[in-house]
Amino acid sequence: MREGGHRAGGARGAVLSLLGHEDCCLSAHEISQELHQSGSDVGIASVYRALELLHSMGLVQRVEFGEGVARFERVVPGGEHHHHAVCDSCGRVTPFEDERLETELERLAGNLKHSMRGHDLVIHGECRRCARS
Amino acid sequence: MREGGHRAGGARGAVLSLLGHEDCCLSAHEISQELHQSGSDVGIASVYRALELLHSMGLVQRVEFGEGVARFERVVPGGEHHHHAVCDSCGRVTPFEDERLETELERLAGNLKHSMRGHDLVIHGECRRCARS
DNA sequence: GTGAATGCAAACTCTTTGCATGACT
DNA sequence: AGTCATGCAAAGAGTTTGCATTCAC
Repeated sequence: MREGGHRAGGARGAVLSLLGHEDCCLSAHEISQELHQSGSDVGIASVYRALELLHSMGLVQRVEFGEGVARFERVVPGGEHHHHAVCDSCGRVTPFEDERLETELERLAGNLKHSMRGHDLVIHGECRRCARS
Repeated sequence: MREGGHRAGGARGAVLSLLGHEDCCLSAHEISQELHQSGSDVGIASVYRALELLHSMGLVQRVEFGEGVARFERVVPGGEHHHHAVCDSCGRVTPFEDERLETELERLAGNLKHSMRGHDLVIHGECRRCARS
């Protein structure tokens, strides 16, 4: 999983390790915060730099949901995908998977005047918790 | 189409009119620029304020593609949808429609623990122009 | 020992807000 | 005339960059 011609300094390794254990997307700020809680005092700049590197290596994808913050999550090499439902009331992001949707997306990729290196479906609405109130 | 308890000042009207004629998403900066070219000198703050209002009225949706800028496009009441393919090389955004995808999304909405007020599929890859080079 | 990675702080960009002016009803 | 929208400039938030120091190899 590791190096493609790069060194594995503390910050880089910490970010990679954290994202590897995390299933859904995190913002840079959340990543920095979690690392501090784990005892790794990683500067926010290094978080961004590590994310940029991992992104350019195709190990991390960047997603945004219209809140003005970028979120990052690991890309699973096997091709397993999930998508994101965003609650417009509380901001909570819920990941979900759907087999048939993936099949449909593969078909779509063939018809498109565009190569498809990645994709993300963003659903806006209200989560169950907020819908009840 | 217009007022729901709001006045129609110059800036507000200009933004609404522009987005009404535009098929795909524009950034706030692009909107401001186009308005200046049409002779409407609208401040960027008013563009944002108009967009926020239109968004809260459900006439405009906000999308982001991971470039750090928000883009806005009109919501067509009838339910016609399109999605977005983003070229990671040149940044160009290409809209596309797909009937079967929409059907699949409707099915998906029923299975989800989330209400679905809107959705957007973002495809990342390379556009034809960039793929050739 | 050397060159790359890190952390801090400053710079930058996009977006939002405060306030006085101007416009719509 | 009164109220709300507008524009400018300043403030805020998130992200990126410059530079000296530290660390991995």
